[in-house]
Amino acid sequence: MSSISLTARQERLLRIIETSIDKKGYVPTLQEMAQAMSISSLQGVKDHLAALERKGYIRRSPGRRRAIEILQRVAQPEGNVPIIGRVAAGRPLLAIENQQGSLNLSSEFLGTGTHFALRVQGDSMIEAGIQEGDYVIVRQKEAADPGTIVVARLGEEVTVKRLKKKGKILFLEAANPAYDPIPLTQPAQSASSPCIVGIVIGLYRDFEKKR
Amino acid sequence: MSSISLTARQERLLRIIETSIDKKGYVPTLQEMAQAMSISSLQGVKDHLAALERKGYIRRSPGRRRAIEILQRVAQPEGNVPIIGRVAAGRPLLAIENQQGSLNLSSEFLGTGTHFALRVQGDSMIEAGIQEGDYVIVRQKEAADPGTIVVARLGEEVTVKRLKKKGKILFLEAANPAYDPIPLTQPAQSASSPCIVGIVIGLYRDFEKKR
DNA sequence: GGATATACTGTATTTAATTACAGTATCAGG
DNA sequence: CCTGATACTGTAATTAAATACAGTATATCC
Repeated sequence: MSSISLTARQERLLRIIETSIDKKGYVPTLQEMAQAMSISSLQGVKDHLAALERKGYIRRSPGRRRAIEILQRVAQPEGNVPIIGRVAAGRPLLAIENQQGSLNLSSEFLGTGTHFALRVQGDSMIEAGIQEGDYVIVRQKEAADPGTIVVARLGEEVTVKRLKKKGKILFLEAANPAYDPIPLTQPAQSASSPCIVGIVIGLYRDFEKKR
Repeated sequence: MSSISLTARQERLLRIIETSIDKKGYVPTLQEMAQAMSISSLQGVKDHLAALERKGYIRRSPGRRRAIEILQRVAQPEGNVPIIGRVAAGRPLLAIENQQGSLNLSSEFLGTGTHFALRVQGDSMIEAGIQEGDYVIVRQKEAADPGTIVVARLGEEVTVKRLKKKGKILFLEAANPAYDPIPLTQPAQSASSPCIVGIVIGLYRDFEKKR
């Protein structure tokens, strides 16, 4: 999944083209790209396009107007939710090395914010109707109301739990009573102490590929 | 959700434009459209485009090349699954009047075939992890293997049931034992007798908008 | 320190693609 | 039976937008 890296300017141009296609449905002209990049000469844009084509991100048809085909995106299109696997120690949650694929959902279901999906391991949330193998759709958030289903990071593990409040202390509780609740110290004492990374806003279950 | 109807030729042209945008990422030229429509003159295409713009399906920027913005689609884009509401008597399942909206999923999850989504009413499938308010993703099919979760049409009702076989007779069984199993006569005796319309391949639950 | 890639400015040229104009044929509605 | 909408043919004119050419400046690599 790795690819030839782009310079800052090249990446910016690719994002401009992607945005135009997503929002308007058609490719911008060199003039429009130059304006968006604050370049006064078209040759500057042409150079960047040549680099993007050489690096395999786009395909052009010489001479033809607005004939740019995007082969590889830099920005995720709207509604595209990355699936997070095991989280590498010390790395940010949404780092590329943690991603296992992506899931596409209507943005009407997602709302605003950064989202990701997580495959549920174990039956700790079975009482809440969340089964092993389900994908939970998570909105990134550091805080949540008691009672909501949250995703918490416990070292290298990322787990689905229900947030409970007993007195003044917050607990991460499994829906399955066989598991013990985990106390939450807020704000987090250290980088390795448990913390909330998001709230569960949706769930997807695949009845076919489940195993 | 209704809109001004298109003639056969106008609809065909709109589909051609939609396909080009989906597959290549850019709008076709009048020449390409003329070729795809088997029209030798560009004026024919221009007339159709003028009709599409007048009817509110597209927006053009006069003079500018390939500057066609699609405002309303005729073909559903890949991965777009219609949500079926109450089924009108005597009408086909996927008739527009039965649709309540749509849900977007990666085609990798859908596979081949015609799909639709259905909002689950009642708690008859609670034992199978399907709750009230969940959307089940269904692949259209008239037959299924015993044991699979299917969607069946019982008159004007469309319900989620598990298919069971006792001897030579197929039954539609609710996961909740409080409901009685429904015997299935195959092939169907009449238009109103119970029949399988599809198999459940996925499930989506919205934790936020649920009520 | 010469070679090579990035990142531009500025002007001139060319052409892909749209527009414009002048018709023809068919069909439905009033 | 006339009017308006649809559905085209065919050619000429126009222009939006890509190319082409000639430079400049900076940074990195061997």
